[in-house]
Amino acid sequence: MSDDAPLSTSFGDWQTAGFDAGACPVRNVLDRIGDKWTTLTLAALAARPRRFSELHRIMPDISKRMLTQTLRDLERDGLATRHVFPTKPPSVEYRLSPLGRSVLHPLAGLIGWAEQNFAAITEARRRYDTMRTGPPAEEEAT
Amino acid sequence: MSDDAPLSTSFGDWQTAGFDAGACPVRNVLDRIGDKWTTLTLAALAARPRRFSELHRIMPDISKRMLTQTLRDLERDGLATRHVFPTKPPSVEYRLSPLGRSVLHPLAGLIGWAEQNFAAITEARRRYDTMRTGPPAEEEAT
DNA sequence: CGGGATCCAGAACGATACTG
DNA sequence: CAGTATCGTTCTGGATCCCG
Repeated sequence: MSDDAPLSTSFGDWQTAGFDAGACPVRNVLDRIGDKWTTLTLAALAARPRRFSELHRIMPDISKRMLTQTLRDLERDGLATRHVFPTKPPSVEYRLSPLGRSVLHPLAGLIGWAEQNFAAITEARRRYDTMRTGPPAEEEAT
Repeated sequence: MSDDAPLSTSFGDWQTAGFDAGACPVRNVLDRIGDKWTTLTLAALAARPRRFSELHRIMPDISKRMLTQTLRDLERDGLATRHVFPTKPPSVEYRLSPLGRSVLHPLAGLIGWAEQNFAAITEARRRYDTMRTGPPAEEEAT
């Protein structure tokens, strides 16, 4: 079983071909996924549609500004839809679009990896930091 | 399409349970994946080990400062290893660790999704912007 | 309640200069 | 070649006020 070179999709081409950050699908998506609240918001919307204040209750440490912005970005990218109910105090509901729902799966892969390997990362991080602080003249050779 | 709830790993718990950003594996990993150069660097290291200047040649628009920092972070998290060859002009080689290689697979899932759905995202984005700014004149599009 | 507008602190990043 | 140190800029995100 050879190593399947998972990045041998066309993503591998950016290094050989030209590479425009603006036109790069990966960067475009990763910039969104990577920002502070998108993934959490996606997760919050995964179970069921949520109202604005409901989302805010779920993620207490997000500001209204950022929640709005995150939702707008999701909407703009077609990952979520916004539904306004003209009740007396207006209520707005957000729900994932099929496209938004489809991203949950690959995202779950990464999340699963994160959870499975977080201990290893933490340990590596601790060791690295210890090495920097602890033994002075530590050298490696191969 | 048993696409039920892919985020129903323990990640779903953060919303019900307490949630400490520092201790959250997902946020920890996503913060790294999401930053500007980590994913590209991982991809560049995927095929084979690379030297510092080789990486810089592959990613011309990264500054030495950021390349160094990105590599240090990868090393710190145990995703990559650094090997110094005491040649006359010192040469340093970076290669993925098994842990680093293991992240390529879930990452490829996300990358694949990005590539498959980028057209839809771009279209949704264009439609949203058109609706919002309404009028004709749209300046340049990268 | 939902969300736009403004201001501001801090983090991220790039450019440059210097070192071994 | 492979970095480190410093500076300045840009970008992000939180706080606050306001409005429908």
